[in-house]
Amino acid sequence: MAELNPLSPRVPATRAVREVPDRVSLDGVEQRWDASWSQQGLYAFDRTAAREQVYSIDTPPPTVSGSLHVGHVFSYTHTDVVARYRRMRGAEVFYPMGWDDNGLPTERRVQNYYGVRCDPSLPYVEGFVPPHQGDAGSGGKSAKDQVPVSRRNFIELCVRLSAEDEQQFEALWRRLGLSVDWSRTYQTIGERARAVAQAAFLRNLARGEAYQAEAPGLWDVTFQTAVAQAELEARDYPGAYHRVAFHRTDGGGDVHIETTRPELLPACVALIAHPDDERYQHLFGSTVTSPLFGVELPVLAHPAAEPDKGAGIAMCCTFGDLTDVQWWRELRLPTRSVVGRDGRLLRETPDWITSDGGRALYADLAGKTTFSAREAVVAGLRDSGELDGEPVATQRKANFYEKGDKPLEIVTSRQWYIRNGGRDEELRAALLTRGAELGFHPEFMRVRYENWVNGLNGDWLVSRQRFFGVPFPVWYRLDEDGNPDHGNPLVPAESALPIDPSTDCPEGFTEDQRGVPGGFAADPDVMDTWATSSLSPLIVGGWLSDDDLFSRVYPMDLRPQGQDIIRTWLFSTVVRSHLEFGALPWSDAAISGWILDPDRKKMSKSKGNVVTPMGLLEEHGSDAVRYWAASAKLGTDAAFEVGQMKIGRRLAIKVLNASKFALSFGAADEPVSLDPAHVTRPIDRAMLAGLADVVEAATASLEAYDHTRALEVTETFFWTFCDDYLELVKDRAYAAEDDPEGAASARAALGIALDTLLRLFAPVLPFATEEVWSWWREGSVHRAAWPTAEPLRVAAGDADAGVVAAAGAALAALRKVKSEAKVSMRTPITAVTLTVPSPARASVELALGDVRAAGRVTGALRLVSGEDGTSVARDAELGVAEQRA
RNA sequence: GGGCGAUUGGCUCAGUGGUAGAGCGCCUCGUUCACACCGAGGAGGUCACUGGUUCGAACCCAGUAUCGCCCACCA
Repeated sequence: MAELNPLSPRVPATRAVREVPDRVSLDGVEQRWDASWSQQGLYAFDRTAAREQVYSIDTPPPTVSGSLHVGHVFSYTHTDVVARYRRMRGAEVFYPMGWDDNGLPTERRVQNYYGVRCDPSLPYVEGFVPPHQGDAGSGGKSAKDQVPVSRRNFIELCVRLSAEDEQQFEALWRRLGLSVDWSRTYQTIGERARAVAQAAFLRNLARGEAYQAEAPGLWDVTFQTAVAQAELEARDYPGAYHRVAFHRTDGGGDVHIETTRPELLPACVALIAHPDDERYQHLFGSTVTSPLFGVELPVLAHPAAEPDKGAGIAMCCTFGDLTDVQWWRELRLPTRSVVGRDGRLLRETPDWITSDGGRALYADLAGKTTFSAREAVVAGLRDSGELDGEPVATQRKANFYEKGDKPLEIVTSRQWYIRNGGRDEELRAALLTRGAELGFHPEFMRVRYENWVNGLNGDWLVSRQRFFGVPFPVWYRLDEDGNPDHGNPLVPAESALPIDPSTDCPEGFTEDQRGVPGGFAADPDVMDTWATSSLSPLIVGGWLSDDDLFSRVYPMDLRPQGQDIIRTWLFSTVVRSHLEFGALPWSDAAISGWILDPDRKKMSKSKGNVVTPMGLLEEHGSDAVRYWAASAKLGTDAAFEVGQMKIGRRLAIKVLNASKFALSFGAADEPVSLDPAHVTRPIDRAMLAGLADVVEAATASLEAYDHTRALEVTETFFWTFCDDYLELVKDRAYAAEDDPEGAASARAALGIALDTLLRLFAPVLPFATEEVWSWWREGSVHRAAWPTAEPLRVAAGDADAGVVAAAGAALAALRKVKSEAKVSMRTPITAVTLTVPSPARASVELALGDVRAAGRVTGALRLVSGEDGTSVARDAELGVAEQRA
């Protein structure tokens, strides 16, 4: 007898069939197994595991104030397949879940839900009760109805509301079968996250990587906050070219420029043309006066002026666009801002406008939005005759804050920045190197990272003029006049974090010194949400709070995420990790694609696709939905296709039925054997040889983050296994009395194959495979070892995997005869000539007994070799199907 | 303007040099002794287009078109 080969190291090689149900079903498997896994702590992370054993995942925290959609189900399934595979490979998988409750969406939701708004100037109120609760109320919708509360109170309400949302999210994830360790969750506004965000910032500050600067920057007038480059979105925006006359002060006539922003005429500081532009050579060095306002301005040369744009000469205003900022900086032009932070023209008439007419006109513009100011200026230009012709409509691109609906303005403000290579070639090169070290899956996503880093035009602006968020943990001394000393911020000790400078005091000061000359003042700003989420691996890994854990999970193995946030979440995480540790935060990044509508548009709620994830799971079953998700490659957009889910459901049910059948050959007194020594028949060995190939292919694919290929090879094998192999050997497996050795061979082969297939399917179909596993095995399939090809090869010996295919083709030929004769497959064939391809003849002969049995060939079977590549049955004589008693 | 994907049967997609594949849908038939949430058989494609390389191209090269996306573009 061959050496017993334990295919499942953690389970005895044979085990009595316990309870294969008479009727199998997927009904209720999700609830049953989720409860069981949860109770067993099956996915709990063993924090005593050594680092080499750990596979850690930096799970994306979904935004709890939003709702989960099918895209989440899609991408989180991809991650779970990886997690389950790694766990079966023997890794201790660190798979936490975070909740993103930081940022604008949550702020708005809390405002509306509780009827409050955040006002950091207020003191904390113990036991605060919000005015109302729930989305239905109308009380909190408008700002004036909202009760102002301290930041600490606001954050408490946020955490409270998130907790409710989290329950629903967790319920969905559990139903989907995510193998998350639910004891390891975090919130991006939670205490740990605030402490980590502040500590990381203070370290950046101490090392000079974070700094403050007062500079013109992009500004959203609706949200009244500065906006970072990564949050920009270029959108089409209707505009019009206005051809406007400036007047030469030397009396030489008019100079015409074209502008889409005539309302910025009062902010004009110069006219600029390209130094080589012949048309304007003679004007360089001279001055002109602006129309309507009569302000005297120089005509200057700068290479950023493009001769073929507009009139080739531009008016430079402070500030109409980023080119204006460049000119202003490089030509050292004065600052003449007229647009305020609210997007309206400043109330006070600027002192650089001196003419009576100009001052009168400005007084009329003061307080107007840029839109109505534009109308007023155009009307004025028309009246004065300084508008040449009529405005020409144009479609242009304008920068928008991705959550805003008005074009961004440029205003000057004091902001915090973190260096990200945007103005530092050395750092940029280092971050490009980090990107090159990271394993992108799929590989082509790497260029998005590189494009982004190469296109950075400034450092990362991390401060936001909002009230809700992680506050900057700094204060400023106030001088005798009450002016803050921004150059020397006061910082807390790391051990005191998190703090809120609006309610906590810097060391050496008392609360009554807040805001008074000689005292101190808090930094009013909060951090960009990416400044917190860029630290997600540190937050969840226990950085600064649990060194032991941190050393076991960090740097992490995998960052799964969407392609849309490579420039934000992925890049900013790399930046923080590089600055703090000089290394990547993870070795690999798995980028999921979009879910598209049937009409190939990105799926969105607004388009009426109200497919709720829970509804999908209830309708099709979780394994089916997972199958659909797992069928799509990383980085590739996938269609939302119910049909694919139905196929997944069919597969899951087939797994149950085929397993039930394979196990039915055993009995309580005669256990299903997993002993490869029993597998003696060529076709049985051939099947195992084919299975060994499948194991190798599936394993190699999963190692390369190609779960679709792994699923495909497994599934293809499985259907052939069911349709051909199972049919071929079932009679022999039944006939234990006539041919004990043949029956034992078939039964052991079935058992080994089933055991292997269940493991191969487990990452994608966790519920169906666990259900079957429970019928005959101990423990969970999800903690069983991932199969390896070697023991299968040993069992297969020198068998050729082609035997199953050859026998299957022969069987198909026999079936075809019956199908064409339109008779039952049970119809006996009393005589037939079976022509098979010459190379397959030997294989068919090896399995001829099984072929005859499966084809119900009761009489003479003449086997001949053919030249053509297909198997054909001819001259068949058909009997009459007998009804079994 | 620069770049990245995609283009294969009605649909969704595999297939990186050697006689076009799968599933769904469709057609025909069968069937309840694993599986009607079923089985068997069948029809259906000049692989977007144009050139090139090669004994041989869905696959490699050059170019074109269409679709999607990323980056840049506010005079």
